[in-house]
Amino acid sequence: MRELSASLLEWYDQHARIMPWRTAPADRKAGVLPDPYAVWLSEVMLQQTTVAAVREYHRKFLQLWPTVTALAQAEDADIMAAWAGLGYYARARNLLKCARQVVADHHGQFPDTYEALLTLPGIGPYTAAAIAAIAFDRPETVVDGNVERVMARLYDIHTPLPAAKPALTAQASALTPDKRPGDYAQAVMDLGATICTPRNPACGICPWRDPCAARRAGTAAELPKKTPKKKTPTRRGIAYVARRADGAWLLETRPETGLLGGMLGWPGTDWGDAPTPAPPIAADWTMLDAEARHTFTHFHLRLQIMTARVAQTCVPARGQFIAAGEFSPSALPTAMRKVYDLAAVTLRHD
DNA sequence: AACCCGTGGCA
DNA sequence: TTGCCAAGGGT
Repeated sequence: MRELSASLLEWYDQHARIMPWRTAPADRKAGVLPDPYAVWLSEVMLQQTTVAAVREYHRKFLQLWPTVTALAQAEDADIMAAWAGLGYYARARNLLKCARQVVADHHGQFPDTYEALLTLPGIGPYTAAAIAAIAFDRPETVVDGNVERVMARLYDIHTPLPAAKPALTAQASALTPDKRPGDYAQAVMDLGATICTPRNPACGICPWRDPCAARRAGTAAELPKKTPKKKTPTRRGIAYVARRADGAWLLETRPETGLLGGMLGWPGTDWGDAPTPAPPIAADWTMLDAEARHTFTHFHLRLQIMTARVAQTCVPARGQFIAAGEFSPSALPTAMRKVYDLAAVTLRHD
């Protein structure tokens, strides 16, 4: 066990990827640990999200809100707008809750134990272990998709996920060293991200190629096994884009919970098999030829788009008008942004 | 436990 | 086009 973690740490010393929220192995050895706030922010953003997608958002958030105290004082709408496009918007809502709880209950300092971190909103088993290990060098075991894949291959475990999760977690835990646990956590994930990849694993240059049971058995590329998923259905809906004579747009803030919760969007119908028209304001609506297509985690969406120019005095049944100068399309989640891109062409305002 | 929750890149 | 995949959490 000790030799396995030691050999991986040696590999990591040479191959650690550079990320803004990460402290290099050499600096960590000198006792330098990263800012827990920056680590927390990165780990929440990285939940089910690629490093490439996270970089720019992390930079922007640190610039706008340099500390957890600053973030806790932000307006909800500003956080949601800054998060727009990154997806899984419950993360942004929980981000704010968590920041405010850290300020209220922990004097603005992140707790430094797995158990205490786990009590915070948006911090589950993975993220609590990651922050404890990476920001505080505690010997906690991170188990993400990378670690599951690496363990399944290292021990040639054929039980399909998610049933295999406890066994994979147990193996990962047994390998976690007391020394440099933060580097080790990042090392296993880097190994999974760069060498022990889902497709075409680079077993030939893997630091664990000799002890790897799946490589010996020739099964590496087919692991981990996963239980098959249902295929995604298609739902349809109608989105209404109204523009007032002064250029203002009719938008609404979606309910706090559920799909795109708390985000800005166009008023519209429910999304289902056959939507019933539900215009948010009386107007002469025009149907666009093009429809907006978007795929969410568990369904495809096809949105028919209705546009209208409305009089200055019109009072909407739903939503509220937002002045042209105060509306930024970048504050929209992607599905709504696609609607905007198609509708805006026909609703220019001079 | 099973389901819900975004997005973009890739083969 | 389709399905898979990415440093998961909440309910």
